[in-house]
Amino acid sequence: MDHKKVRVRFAPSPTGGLHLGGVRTVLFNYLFAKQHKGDFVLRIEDTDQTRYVPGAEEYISECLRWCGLNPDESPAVGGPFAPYRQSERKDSYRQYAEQLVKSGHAYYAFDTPEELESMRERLKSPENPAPQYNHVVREKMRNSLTLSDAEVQELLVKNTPHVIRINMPANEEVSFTDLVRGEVTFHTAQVDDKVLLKADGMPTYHLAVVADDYQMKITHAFRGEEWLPSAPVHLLLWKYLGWEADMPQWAHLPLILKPDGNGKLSKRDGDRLGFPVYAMNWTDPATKEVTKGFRELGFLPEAFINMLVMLGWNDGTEQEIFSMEELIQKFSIDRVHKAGAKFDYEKAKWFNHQYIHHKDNESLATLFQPVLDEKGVTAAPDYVATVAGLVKERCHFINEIWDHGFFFFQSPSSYDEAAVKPKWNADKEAFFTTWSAQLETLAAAPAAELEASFKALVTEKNMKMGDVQLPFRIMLTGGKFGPPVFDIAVTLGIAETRNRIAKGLEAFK
RNA sequence: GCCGCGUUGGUCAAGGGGUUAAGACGCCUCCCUUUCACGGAGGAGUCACGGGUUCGAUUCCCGUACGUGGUACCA
Repeated sequence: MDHKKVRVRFAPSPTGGLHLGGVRTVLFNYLFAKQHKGDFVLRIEDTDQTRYVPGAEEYISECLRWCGLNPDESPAVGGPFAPYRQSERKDSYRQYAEQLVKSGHAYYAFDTPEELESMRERLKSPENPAPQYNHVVREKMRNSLTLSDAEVQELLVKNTPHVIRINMPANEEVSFTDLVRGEVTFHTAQVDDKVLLKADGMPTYHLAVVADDYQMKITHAFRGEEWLPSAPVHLLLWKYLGWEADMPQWAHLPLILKPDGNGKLSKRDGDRLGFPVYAMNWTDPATKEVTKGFRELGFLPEAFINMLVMLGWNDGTEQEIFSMEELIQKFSIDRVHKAGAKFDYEKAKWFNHQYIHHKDNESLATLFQPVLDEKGVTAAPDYVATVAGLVKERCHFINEIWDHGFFFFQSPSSYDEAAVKPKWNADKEAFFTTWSAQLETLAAAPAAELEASFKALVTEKNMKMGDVQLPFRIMLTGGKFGPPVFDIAVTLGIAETRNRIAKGLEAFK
């Protein structure tokens, strides 16, 4: 693109759990940065002191760590442009706001919240349900444009609470080229005089994002589409501050929408429809309410990432499964879809299934261990790995290894009797008695050999495989489920298999 | 209301003036398997609408509709 080193940032405000849309924004930032051998910075936008939620920042960092999207610079790891928390950069913003006032691109506004409210109340009408503080309204408000210099000076000297607002031109066109949307145009008459510096001295997002992106030498700014309407404010700020040449290229990413109804996907939808929205469990520090996350529900981070990247991007081929390395190599911002995507939990589950299916048994065993601990089950790691290998192709979640393989850890406590008893008879009972005895001599035999012996015995007894294979399975597992029955027997071991046959024989009488 | 952005099967989507309009998820059928799953083979299902431009529009243009975002001293 140009000679400057690529630098991107993710700038969340620490107000709660990290939404899947947020993670996708991080992902696109990260992929772009890594592809261009650039830097990915995490900046905390904590300028709204009233919305600050303790623990949220640490939570965000942990989410990024889990996803493998670690920032090169952040509040936690530091970096050449520290501090990375806007609250700690507070002092740097006022000068820019004042600079804008001096150049006539901003002004002091002394209107109290009550005055603003009454203005909106007064101007509200069916045609204009949300009156703006804009180029016409400002003429009737209390600000440095309507007050005399003397009055303004006096108010300032008295430390009268005030904000600094941008002075939007009455009638100009602001255009820019968005990396995903192409040319986008706005008319300044439609945008209001946004507050730049709040009465408490903190900047709003609008001032802060521009000042920090400039100071941190950000070259590409990716953010959600919800920011598009305020882009003209940012564009003008870059221009008015005299930094136009350094302005990053913008890319407004499509939104992730509710699967059913209308609107942006929110935490509430997850609760309502029964799927996670946050990357990890989030505990609201005030209410102690826990919102489930993808991680705790048994998603693999690589599956979560893969699922997210496909929501709005594809490489133009039929490939759907990508490793992080491939994504870094293949990601391209101009292949990002423009329209919002409805979140499909079924597809998300499919991705996880794919990843579990192809993951090595030892890793699965490690991931599954916490579930075992919770169940109070103790088992050797290599045994757990064998079990995982046997059942993984039917699991959508890590915890389902239990659902599909619990009988490897505990003898069945009940049997699917309806599937056995009606057709149970003395011949079958005799078969299993003989089979159990034969098993003793097959202690180290592989599954295929067990199966061969089993078949031989079936033939010898003039029976059919169908007569005894299912009963055998049910003796071992309790029901009509699980991997191939001889694999189960081998994994369980001959001694345990014989125990279960004996137990089954009792139960089926 | 106003402004911006968008619109290919139920969902994710490829494609982009002439195609039998890919593929994936989900759904259905069959095969494999005397469990379930995996795997395999099929199937149903789509270019929002109306005008242009054009020999020809799903594709380009304009409207309309619909969706979505914004319209805060929140980000």
